[in-house]
Amino acid sequence: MKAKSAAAPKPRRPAAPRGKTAARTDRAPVRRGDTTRLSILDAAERSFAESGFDGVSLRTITERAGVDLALANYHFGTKENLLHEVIARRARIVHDERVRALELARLKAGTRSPSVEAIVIAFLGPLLRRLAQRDAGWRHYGSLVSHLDVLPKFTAMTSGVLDPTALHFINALRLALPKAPERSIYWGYMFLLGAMVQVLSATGRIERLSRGLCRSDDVDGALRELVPFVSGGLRALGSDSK
Amino acid sequence: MKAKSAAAPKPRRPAAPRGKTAARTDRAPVRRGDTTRLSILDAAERSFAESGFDGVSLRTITERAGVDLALANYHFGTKENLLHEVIARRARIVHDERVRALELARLKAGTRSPSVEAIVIAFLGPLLRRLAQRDAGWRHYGSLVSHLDVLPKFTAMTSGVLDPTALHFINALRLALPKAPERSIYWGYMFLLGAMVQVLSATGRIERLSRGLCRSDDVDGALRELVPFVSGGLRALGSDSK
DNA sequence: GTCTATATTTAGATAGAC
DNA sequence: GTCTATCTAAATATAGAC
Repeated sequence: MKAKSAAAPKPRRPAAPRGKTAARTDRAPVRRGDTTRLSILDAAERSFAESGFDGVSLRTITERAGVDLALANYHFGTKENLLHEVIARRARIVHDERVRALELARLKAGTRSPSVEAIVIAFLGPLLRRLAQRDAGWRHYGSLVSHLDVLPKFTAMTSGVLDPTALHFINALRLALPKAPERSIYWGYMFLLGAMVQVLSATGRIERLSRGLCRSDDVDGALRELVPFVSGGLRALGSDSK
Repeated sequence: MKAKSAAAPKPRRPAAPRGKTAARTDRAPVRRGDTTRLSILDAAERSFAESGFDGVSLRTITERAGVDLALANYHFGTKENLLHEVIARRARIVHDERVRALELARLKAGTRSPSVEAIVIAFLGPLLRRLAQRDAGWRHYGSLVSHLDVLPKFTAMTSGVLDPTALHFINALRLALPKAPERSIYWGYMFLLGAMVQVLSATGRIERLSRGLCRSDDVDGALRELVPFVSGGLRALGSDSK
């Protein structure tokens, strides 16, 4: 739990030494250690998602990856850095696609602002569509994000990757809800995150409560409820009803 | 991380030996070990909230409590049981008050169903009002709940304490939103939880995003946004717009 | 890049004196 | 009910042979 007070744990290998001699035309380089790196990343993603960062050991992770324990240190340096790389590889993809989707919604709307629904869909779609396809890696990533979302020591760590996305959408919401106070927009974005996180975390609670009527892994079904809920909620912030 | 494979760790002291000879008229018994118990509970609450269950050691907890390490085992048996008791003592209070508040809303509404707002306030009020008063213990409890809310291994553990509350409110929402499909009600309840959790977790993200305009610790302000957001969201589930 | 072996620290849990 | 002292297992991290 407590950080080593000794010298900073410096990975022997620089952060991004891959693809150096790979001025190759296409396809993956797939050199010796790349499959190892990937195995560790995947196993870590799954393990962190299931048990939280502090709930799994590097031993468990490397065992699941089918590689030697020492390779975790060789490829990633510290456990914290491993977590960081697990998050970053998919966060980049989601961020880019969200921003693209928002840009597309803007183009479609012409001179007006995109609707609240369009903005919400641009935000939720890129991540939730991937979960809906039952890709195991993306589902683990979703659980992991939900876990990191609520602990201060991790939100601080991941803010660099996640906050830029936020500001794009907060701006868009501002334009779509001209009557909503500035404060309401920020809180509304947080509530949007919170509602989404309930889908990402997939804890199995909803099947317990509904006795099987709803299912945590039915992301399509959840998305059909999530979009109107969040859109209606955001609109309520912008109205004068309260 | 992994459970001891040996014999189950049985606390030497039975679960609820307190207040036995305390056929006293009023006030707290405050016998020798009770202040120790309380110190440990408080320190554990705070520590679990800050770093998660697996992110703190019993040593840290007992040091913060100002008591000897061995007393954690004596009073609570295992670390898991300590967590359970930390949750249970406040969850009971919140549950009772929520159910009372809902009953009161029913009485006020007469033959009709209480409004969605009234139901939402009956749910959010009992917990968030306590946080709004800046009681440190309740704030830690809030953070902790948000942490437990997203990890399957903990939701299963706490479902016994938290699910009964849920069913009361899901029933109330069913009556308040007669046009909403059954599925929507369950998901709506989950989204309600999710939005609330964003307030409970108090990660500091909203001050980063809003550059200080909104504050994580301004629970009153958050509640003023949360109620219309959630109510509007739930109503949108019950309308035919989507 | 990978493995064996191990250093070092820290964890949860207890035995037994007081 | 509390403390000292410790057991045992498990953690992260690394050195060095291959």
